[in-house]
Amino acid sequence: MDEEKRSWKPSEIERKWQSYWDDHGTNSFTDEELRSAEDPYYNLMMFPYPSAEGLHVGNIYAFTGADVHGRYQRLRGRDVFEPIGFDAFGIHSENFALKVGKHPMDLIPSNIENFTRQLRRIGGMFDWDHAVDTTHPSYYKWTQWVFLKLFDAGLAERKEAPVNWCPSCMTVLANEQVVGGLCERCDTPVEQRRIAQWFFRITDYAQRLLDNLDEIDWSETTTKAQRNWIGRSEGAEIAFPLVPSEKLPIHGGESAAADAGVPAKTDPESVTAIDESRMIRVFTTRPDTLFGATFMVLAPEHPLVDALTTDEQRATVEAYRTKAAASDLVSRQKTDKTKTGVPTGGYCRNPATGEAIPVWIADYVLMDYGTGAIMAVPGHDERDFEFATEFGLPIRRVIATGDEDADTPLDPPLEKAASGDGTLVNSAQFDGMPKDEAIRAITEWVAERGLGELRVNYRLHDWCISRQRYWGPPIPIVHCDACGPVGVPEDELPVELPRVEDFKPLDDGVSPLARDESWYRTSCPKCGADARRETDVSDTFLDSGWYFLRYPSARFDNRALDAEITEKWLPVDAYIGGNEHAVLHLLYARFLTMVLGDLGHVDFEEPFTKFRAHGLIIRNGSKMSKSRGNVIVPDPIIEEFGADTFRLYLMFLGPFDEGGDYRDEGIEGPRGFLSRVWDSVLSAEDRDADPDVERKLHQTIEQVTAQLADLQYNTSIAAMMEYLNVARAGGRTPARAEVERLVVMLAAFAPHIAEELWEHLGHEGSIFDAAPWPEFDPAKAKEDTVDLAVQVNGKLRGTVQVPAGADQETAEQAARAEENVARYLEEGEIRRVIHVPDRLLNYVVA
RNA sequence: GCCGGGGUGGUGAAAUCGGUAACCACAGGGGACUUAAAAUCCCCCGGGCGAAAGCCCUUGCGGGUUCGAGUCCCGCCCCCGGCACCA
Repeated sequence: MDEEKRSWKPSEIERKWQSYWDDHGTNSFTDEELRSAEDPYYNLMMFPYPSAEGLHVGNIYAFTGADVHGRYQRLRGRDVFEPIGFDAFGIHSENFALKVGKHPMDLIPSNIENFTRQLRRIGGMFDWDHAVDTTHPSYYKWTQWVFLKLFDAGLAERKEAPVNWCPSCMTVLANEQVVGGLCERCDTPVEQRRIAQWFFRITDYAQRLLDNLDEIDWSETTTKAQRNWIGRSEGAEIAFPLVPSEKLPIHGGESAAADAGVPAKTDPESVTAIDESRMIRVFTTRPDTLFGATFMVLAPEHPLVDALTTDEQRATVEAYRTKAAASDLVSRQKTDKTKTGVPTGGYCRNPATGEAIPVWIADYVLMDYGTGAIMAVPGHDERDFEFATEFGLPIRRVIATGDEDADTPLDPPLEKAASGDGTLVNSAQFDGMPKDEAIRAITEWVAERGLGELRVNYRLHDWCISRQRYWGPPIPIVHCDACGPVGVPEDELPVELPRVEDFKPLDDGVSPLARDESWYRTSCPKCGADARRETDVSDTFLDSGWYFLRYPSARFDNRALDAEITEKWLPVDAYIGGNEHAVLHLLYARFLTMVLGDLGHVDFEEPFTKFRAHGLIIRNGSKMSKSRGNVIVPDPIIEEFGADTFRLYLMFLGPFDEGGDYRDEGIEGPRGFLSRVWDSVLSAEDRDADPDVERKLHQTIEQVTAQLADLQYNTSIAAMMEYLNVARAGGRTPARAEVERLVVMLAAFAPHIAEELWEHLGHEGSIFDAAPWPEFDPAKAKEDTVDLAVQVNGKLRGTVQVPAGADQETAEQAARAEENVARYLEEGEIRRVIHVPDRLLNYVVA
């Protein structure tokens, strides 16, 4: 009897069941099991970066939410594969290693060991036999293989691109490391440098990446973020021929032009395509405003700037370009600063008006979007308007709305309406045409002369994967003077990252690997001549862009992906993770999968059938972070309360997709609940279930089953608590039949206590293998009577108990008998009665 | 500025095909058990008026639709996250 009444000791049973799972292979698959699984369900969560600090509550929240989903699917009978791994390469690890004066090769293994310990302790259903570590040669061998597949397919190319450079730290910085134009570590103004880098041509896939978003079952917030990031916009590319003169005055003007012997205006139809180098191409979403383009603006880096610049302007232009180049990307792109720019002295001809219009350069035009040049339409674009006002350039109205006409002035400040819809004015034969029609018509009109075409543009940029850093997989390329860049043959992979003691980045922008001559000297795989290895390493996002493909094949070292197993287990059934990766990781993963699909290595193009974004844990009003000092270290909490309680608490905080507010005292609720579950099961009596409790049980089964499937964890926990309150109401001791199914439902959240109680109830084996998911019986859940709300003129005047499904007559009879209702009914004549069966009865009295 | 997500008791939050606002829990108050404490159990707990029955008010603000609005529509305000001179 004493044994029956023993108390709940979380740490004891958690240790017991974690060992049981390991010893029995409960959570891991053998190769044979992977091949023979009948009902595969691939449950994925975002693998962590193994920091020195260990797992934080944010990680545990995410993993627990994903694990609850996996365990639920397992309880429903699926064969659930739930792998985990470590994303251990990258600048973060490298910087930390530099800071503490250690080598990442020494640091990472102990971090991984610590993470592994923590992950086991929270009771995740992880398949440790298929864990991956991106820094292990057995993994990055295949990361390099992925690079080579793209290289061979012509989707990896080397080209020059600007990067952020901190002259104090002597290193390249990621955009995220530049804060307000300053280096996040030393507050030094960041410069731009141009360095040759490897790019993946993700822009070739922009349209497919966009289109497929309609087909996949993802959190709306995530697909929206991807749509924005891809940034498709429709418009036209229009060419403006250069005016072959260096003598036109800086701001144009007919008389000056005439003096120089160059027509300031010609018949528009005579403006036609001449050779490429003598035209400026622009991208615009508003070709309908072409008649209003009164000047051109090029990005300072635009290749035609030299050719356009007149001798008089050369010094000014050079000074401006130098200044623009020295400024960092972030502060240059600030929207709130006053516009700057200088005229090149050159002119080009507006193909609609035939006018010669001046060409300026300004840093508000970005080289890496569109063509790096714009036609400025100050009358209908706020930025161009600001620029024209600043420099006294002409402004012309070409769109009129409402009661405006061609002569309605466009006075500063420009109203927002000017960039909206309307009909054309001051646009010759197109006057009176609505905007949308004019977009086509004007584009066609200039297209006839070879000066334009409808075009789609994307904000998405090619993916720069080069890092002039140490801690990453070497890019598997050999540079040969004769053959150019040559891929390392597959049988020579991996190109191992050598142990370099001095891996600190230097001011020359040359990668640390370039200091190890014995490493980079090699021979060309093609011609055998002396050659040099690529010394850049690849971006961490390449490591994480394909890890989910590797997991099921992780145990094979002679192939990246086992065809049979990949076909069986992929694509991933459910991916749960943070929305901070909505665009980078999740977009890259889709891109790489699409490419590998096209190349025949996988037979699908979307990696994640379903993706759900979880929310963030908030504490004291803000996101948990070290700098805010509001971080919760999980280990002491697990120590004190146990993993089950901690898991249950995290899932109970708030809606999983919204996150929640972490309060230290809040854990008492779930702790007490589990403790009552324990007591209830240990003292449960062997008798039939009470019909009222049984009814509540089936209502709970219905709710929990539906809500668990939809990741509505907080409300399904509330439902189970409510049920237990009913089962224990008035201090009654529940029957065994009343608590057994509760234990199964609870198992997804609190696996250890559920295993222990399941065993206590006399069952053999893991609850996750042995227990059937409770079956919902609608007949048993049905209520005999319902409380019907009775309103008079929409105000609640009483509730009456009626049989479930009672008709209006029955309901009214009960309602009128209610004294308070009757009183209000006497106040006037009943005009109308609204009866919503089983919900309410509303009398409209006047 | 643009794109998301929010705004409900002292607190975390429930309830959105329009139908009893505040389930579940935390904190707080009271009580039982105890020599005492812890643990556990029971009761109360949006605001106001009232002895009670009951009445009035209440879901960021202002309008509207409706028998009926936290939920739908129009116009605003505020908070959080992301993007930001993208032509």
